[in-house]
Amino acid sequence: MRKGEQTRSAIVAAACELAARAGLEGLTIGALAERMQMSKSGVFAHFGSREDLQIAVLKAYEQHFVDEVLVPGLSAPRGLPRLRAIFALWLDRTAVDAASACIWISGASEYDDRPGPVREELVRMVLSWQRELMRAIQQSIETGELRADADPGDLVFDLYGVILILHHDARLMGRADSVNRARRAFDRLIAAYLNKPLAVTLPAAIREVSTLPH
Amino acid sequence: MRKGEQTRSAIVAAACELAARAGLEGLTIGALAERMQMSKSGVFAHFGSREDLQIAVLKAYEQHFVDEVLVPGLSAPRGLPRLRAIFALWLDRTAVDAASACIWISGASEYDDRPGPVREELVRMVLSWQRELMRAIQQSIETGELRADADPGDLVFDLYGVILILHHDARLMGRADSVNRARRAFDRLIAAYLNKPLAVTLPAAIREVSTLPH
DNA sequence: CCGGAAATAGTACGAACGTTCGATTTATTT
DNA sequence: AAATAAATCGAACGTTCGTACTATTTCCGG
Repeated sequence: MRKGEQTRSAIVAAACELAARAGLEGLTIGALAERMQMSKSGVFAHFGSREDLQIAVLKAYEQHFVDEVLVPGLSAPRGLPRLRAIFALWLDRTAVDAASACIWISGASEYDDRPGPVREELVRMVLSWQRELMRAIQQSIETGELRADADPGDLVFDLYGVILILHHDARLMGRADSVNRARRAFDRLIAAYLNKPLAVTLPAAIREVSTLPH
Repeated sequence: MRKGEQTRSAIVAAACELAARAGLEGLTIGALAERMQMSKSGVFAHFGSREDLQIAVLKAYEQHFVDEVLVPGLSAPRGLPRLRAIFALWLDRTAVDAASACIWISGASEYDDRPGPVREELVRMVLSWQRELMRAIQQSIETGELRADADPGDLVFDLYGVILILHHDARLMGRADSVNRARRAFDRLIAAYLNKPLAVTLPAAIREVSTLPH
């Protein structure tokens, strides 16, 4: 009974790589079998259906994502440092290895008009990740680093947008400089949400007003 | 010879609707024929290949996009008002009719790993659109409304990101409130790039410093 | 209204798709 | 080592895909 689980996870790993290039809808049992040097039916037997295979791939992807982004990010001190760490890790994962796509992002377009278990699983994962982001933002508000009147949902929206356009520009448009644009975009966003004491954040204003005749 | 062109454009129109739901890769000649109540070969004869059909759909989409977003936006006075108008139209088109996807966005995921004529056409269109955005931004800098040291490429990046996450959240996540988030995101972005005279934008700072003993 | 040209239909092909099923090989247990 | 269970294979099924080719219908100018 052990050999089966072992090959199954090897198949899922290979399927993840294929899906990263062709999308979850482009993932095909025949191609997967060829890559595994197995028969189609041999591969198929590990899953009840293609849908189950796609869901298995999604779950494996979520596991990797949590291990590489969320968990290491949580080791940063709660508040803004943690939010910065999480985003930096997310950004690296999205851009550094721009050779393979994020199946959450490609899946968003593939399944936004196709109801079913795969879409439900995908939505569940994105929701779960956005909740984690929201939590880190709320903690940054509680520490006083971000403005108290900031809408955490808005910031989640903004941050996710940066990742999407980074993915878009780096992969479709082939722009290598997109990572730096994304970093600057993040800094601008945080600056806009920052809870700034005036004297610290507006030195120019202070200086200018100070030079007024008095 | 007139009947042919007429049917051809009717086919392309129907193909646009199909592609908006299933993606350019999901667009199939069989389904298109059924929708047109024609034979597969009758539909096929109007295009040399499926790729030509996909490119025809892309071109029709670009035409609509230009007619509904760029052209009416250009009637607003150049500078920030025009940029605002263009983005508002873009946003409406993306969200109001959230029942159908933007094939530039879905195509980005479908073709970012698939070289060929379709991808090239798609990239050309996105580039062309981003150049139009860039121009509107540069004009807003020239009028003095946006900061002179602002990077237009960064703002194009940011704006495109807002549209992508709006498309994502409205369609995959089914969030109707995303339009308002997108509007607020745009306002925050513009505020960050705005060329603000201090006395106008920082009344609190002025007031606070003014009360200092002097 | 008729004749050539254009448009559409019909049919077929080979390939790939997901899936089923029985046979066969491999792994694990007794 | 024998017996049982698990894992994999091979072949086939019914669809659908894009495309090619040949008929047939429909259009349109003389």
